[in-house]
Amino acid sequence: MSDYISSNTMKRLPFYLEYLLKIRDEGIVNVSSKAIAVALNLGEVQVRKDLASISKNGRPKIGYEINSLIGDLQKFLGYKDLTDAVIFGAGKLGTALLDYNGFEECGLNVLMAFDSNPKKAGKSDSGKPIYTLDELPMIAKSMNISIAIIAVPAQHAQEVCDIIVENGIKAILNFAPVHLDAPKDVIIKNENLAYSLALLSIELKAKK
Amino acid sequence: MSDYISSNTMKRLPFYLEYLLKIRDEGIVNVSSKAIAVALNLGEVQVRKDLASISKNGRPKIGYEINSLIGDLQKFLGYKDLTDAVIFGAGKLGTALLDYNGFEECGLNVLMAFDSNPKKAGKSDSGKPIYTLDELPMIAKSMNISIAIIAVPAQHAQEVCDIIVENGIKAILNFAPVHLDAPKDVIIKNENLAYSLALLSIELKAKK
DNA sequence: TAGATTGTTAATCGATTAACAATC
DNA sequence: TAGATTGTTAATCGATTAACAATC
Repeated sequence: MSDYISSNTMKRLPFYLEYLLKIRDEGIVNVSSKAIAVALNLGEVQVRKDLASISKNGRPKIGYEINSLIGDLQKFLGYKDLTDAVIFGAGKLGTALLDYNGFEECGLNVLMAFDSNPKKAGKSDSGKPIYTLDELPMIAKSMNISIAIIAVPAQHAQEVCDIIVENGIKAILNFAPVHLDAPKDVIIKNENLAYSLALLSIELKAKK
Repeated sequence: MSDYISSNTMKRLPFYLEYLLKIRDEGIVNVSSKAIAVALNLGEVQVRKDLASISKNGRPKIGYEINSLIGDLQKFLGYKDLTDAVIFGAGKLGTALLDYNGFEECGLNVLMAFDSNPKKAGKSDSGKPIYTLDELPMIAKSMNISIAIIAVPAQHAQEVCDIIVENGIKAILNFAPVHLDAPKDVIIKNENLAYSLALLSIELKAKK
């Protein structure tokens, strides 16, 4: 159980968790690194190293006790104490994200959306509130928003980013296909739908 | 100009392109690796290495001629000959993707969506067709679909994946939060919205 | 020419994989 | 005990960074 965990390892952890939850449903109690490796198409040493970094319940000959391992993963991934996030932009993508129900099981609480257009204000299909952008400062002050999700058109993204930063939010997931400038202490992750797809397209071409 | 390009480099190329397009609009004709590095928060040697892998128009003292560099990037990224993609699942996320207009400038042509529910069949807001899943075999035969995008609920994703594979599509972008099994010659990219966000949340916690 | 900037070779860094001792 | 499986140390691999010669 070492102290530093690489971001590559962190990216794999949710997949281990998902797989373990699946096989637990099938009544399996213990699992070996080899079985996990085969199922997820990884190296078995890699699996052991990854798991060793967050858990110490692997036992020679027996493998890992699934329940404990799931507990360790959930604990490390913080899937219990919810983190609050809000969405900027209540267009199609924004509302799709607002009503997407896969976030909560990952410890994320998507609370509300903001849109500059007052006509969008109100409630989403699932009943979550949509506010106008003007209302952000007030709301940001009264609650602890950890993460902002940008789902506005590219041409407004930087502007919205500036507003987010001004309101003290330190982590941004950006769906707009532009590079955002922000102070260094703000973490920005770009989640460009088109680029992921383009990358897949390039790989496909390279394979031929 | 070497032959092998790492996937890390490939992920950065679209950002160079985007930045170059932006500054070309501002009337800039030449740009140095240093300027690009500062703007995109990368190392300048890394920028030079990345660019050298797809272009040979950098010149000492002068830098890169923006127009040629943009051309080289677009050519390499294949942003000219469009790749055809289709979406599975015409729910919120599926229709948001169907009507998302950022794909085309990345060389991607999102043509249509499929949904198992016949009530969803018809046209999207932007006028793209939505078919029932039954119609896939016929359509897949008559045209060359390169990429499938899975935007169905998690519990149906594997089932849809199997259908996609059966119909000869070799690249899948998966938005469902489950691991998919497919033959080795099928490229699968997982684009789990919740995980990206969860990862950001973990980083944020780690920083404190 | 001198200074700036490229492209490339070598050094460093980090992540993955292989080998193997520990142990159930 | 013998076999299986873990965790860890060492070796390999690949990507980033530093150093520097080439050159405009």
